[in-house]
Amino acid sequence: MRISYTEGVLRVEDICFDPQLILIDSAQVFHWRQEGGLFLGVVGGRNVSLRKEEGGFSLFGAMEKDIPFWRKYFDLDRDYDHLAAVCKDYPMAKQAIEMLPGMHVLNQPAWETLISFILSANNNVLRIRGLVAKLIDACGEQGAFPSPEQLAGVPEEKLRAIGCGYRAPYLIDTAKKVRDGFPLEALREEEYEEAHRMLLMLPGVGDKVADCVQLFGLGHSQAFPVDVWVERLMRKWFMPNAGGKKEIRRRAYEMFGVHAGLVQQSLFHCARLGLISLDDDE
DNA sequence: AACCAGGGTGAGC
DNA sequence: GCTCACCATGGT
Repeated sequence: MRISYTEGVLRVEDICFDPQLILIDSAQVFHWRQEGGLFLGVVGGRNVSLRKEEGGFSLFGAMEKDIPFWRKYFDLDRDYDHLAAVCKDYPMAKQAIEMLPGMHVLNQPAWETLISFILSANNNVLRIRGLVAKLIDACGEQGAFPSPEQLAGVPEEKLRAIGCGYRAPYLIDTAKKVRDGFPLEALREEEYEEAHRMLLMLPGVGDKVADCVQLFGLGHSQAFPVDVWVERLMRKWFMPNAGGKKEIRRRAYEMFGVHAGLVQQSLFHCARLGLISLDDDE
């Protein structure tokens, strides 16, 4: 991997990185949009556009001082080739990894991840993307996520009007807790179990949402979110008589260790797209 | 017209 | 600790 920077353009070369898969299709982030072959995003207030190149990508509108930020955000320094070896004892997992070259797990701002995945509860990817767009449009500034202060001051009716439904009070109450000092960013330095326990104190955050925030927003690569797709897949391939989601989560960590979450992202995507059958009658 | 979607909450046990 | 009904919304 090589990084260079000239006049607002960050170029990343010699890397296996699939923007369509990572930013749009794999449902780990919901605010990137496509326009004329470009991917447009506002990340932590940084407005950029990304273009896929042969063997890498270019990021336009990036500031030089943000090079370390983008390096971390796109997870450029991780060796994703090593991930298949983590799965060597589980051929189906290894296969899922190898079916999706160019997958990365982003390191997003925790606040944006938290709000996005509170909205994701009992919802589908298309509608989550629409809700996030409307939330940014109605409550944020200049295409950026509304801050905790801003969101805490939004009337519940306004959020219901854009389609948030029963999640509206969750968003507002969580925003108030973060505004009033909940140490969200500090959880980045906390251990997985303790951070998980802390996140559960926020309204609208249960085990699954907490794991998503930890994996996508706090750099906790061991977090293994168990949604309906991952549950089906784990039962079908690895643990047909598992009890509940809690057991699946625990045993996934025993299987894949500290990189469990990275494996999960490829498992999830393969299952959701039907790249490997999950049917019972075989 | 039921069923589904990157589930969470509160009540009852 | 566990299960269960209920929760908005839009698509199939």
